[in-house]
Amino acid sequence: MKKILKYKTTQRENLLNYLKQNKKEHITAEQIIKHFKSIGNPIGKSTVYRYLDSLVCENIIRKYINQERGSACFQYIENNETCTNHYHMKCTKCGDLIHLNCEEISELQNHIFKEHGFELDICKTVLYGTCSKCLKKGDFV
Amino acid sequence: MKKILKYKTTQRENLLNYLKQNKKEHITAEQIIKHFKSIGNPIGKSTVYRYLDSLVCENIIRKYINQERGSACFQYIENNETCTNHYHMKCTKCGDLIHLNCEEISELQNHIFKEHGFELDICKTVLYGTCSKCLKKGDFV
DNA sequence: ATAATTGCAAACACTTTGCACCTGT
DNA sequence: ACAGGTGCAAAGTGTTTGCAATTAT
Repeated sequence: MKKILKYKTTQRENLLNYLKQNKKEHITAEQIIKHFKSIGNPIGKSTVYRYLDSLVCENIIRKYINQERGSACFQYIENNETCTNHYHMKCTKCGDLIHLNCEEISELQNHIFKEHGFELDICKTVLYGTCSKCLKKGDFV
Repeated sequence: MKKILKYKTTQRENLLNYLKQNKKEHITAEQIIKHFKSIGNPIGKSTVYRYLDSLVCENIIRKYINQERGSACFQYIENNETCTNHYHMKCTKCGDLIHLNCEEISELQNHIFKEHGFELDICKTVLYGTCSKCLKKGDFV
C-alpha cells in the first residue's frame, strides 16, 4: 500500500531529526511544515505527508488522531521503548501529553484480555482527561 | 459557542429518533444523511451537522473521532447511563464497538487520579485493540 | 543514465458558514 | 408576523494525488 523509500534526501533527514528532537511531543504535519518554513528551509506539504506515512509503515514513528480536531499527530518511537506498559494521557484543556509508565495499566490490560477477550493496543490508545495543572487552575474552566 | 435550538422540527425529531434507535452504534453524519435520503426523507447536510453539534452540547449525544479516518461519529446517551464506569473499546480490525462495564476500570481511574493527578474523562476515551472474534480468526491478520 | 523524490496545484473527504427561503410559534 | 430553522452552494480544514522538474545513485 505504501511506497518504500530508497534514496536518502536532505528533506527526510531534517524531518526525521526534527521528530527525534521532539520525541516527547505529538507533532502535527502543519507544525512540521511551519517549522521548516520558519527556518528558511521549507519542505513541501506532499513530501511531509508522504514521508510521515512511510515512517508510520516502517514503525519508526507513531500516528495519533487528535480527539478534539480529528487531525493527525506523529511521534518518534525510541529504539529502547518497549511500548508495552507505556500509555499516553492527553489533557483536553491544555493539550499536554503525559507519559505513563504504570503497573496498574498492565494489570487492566491483562484483566481486559482474560475477562473480556479483548487485546488492548497500547500504541493506538490515548487516555483523555484533565491534567493536574489544569485541575489546580479550576474545575470550572 | 453553540446555538440553543428553540423550535421543534420534524427533521430534528427524526434524526434524534434514529440515533435513539441505534444507541448501540457509533453513527456518522454521512450514515445519517444516507439513511434519510434512502427512505425518501432527506435532511440537509448542514441541518444534520448543526443539530448533532447542539445535541453534543446538550449532552444528549456523544461525539467520537474515528481513529482510522479522523472523522466523527455520534451516539445517543441513555438517561440511566451514568457513564462513570462505562468504557468503549473499539476493534481496529472489524470496527466493532464493545461496551465495557467493569469495576477494574473505575479502579484504574481512581489510581490515575490519586497517583498521577490526572482526571480521566471516560466519555472522551476509547480503548483500541483487537476483539475476541478477530483474535480467533487469526493473529496474523 | 535513470529511477526515485520533490513540490506545486488540483482533487479529496469531512465539516462549517452565508444567505435566501421556509416553518413553528 | 417574525424569530428561528432549513438546505443549497460556497468556503474551510486537513490530507492525498498527478505530474513535470529535480536529485540521488
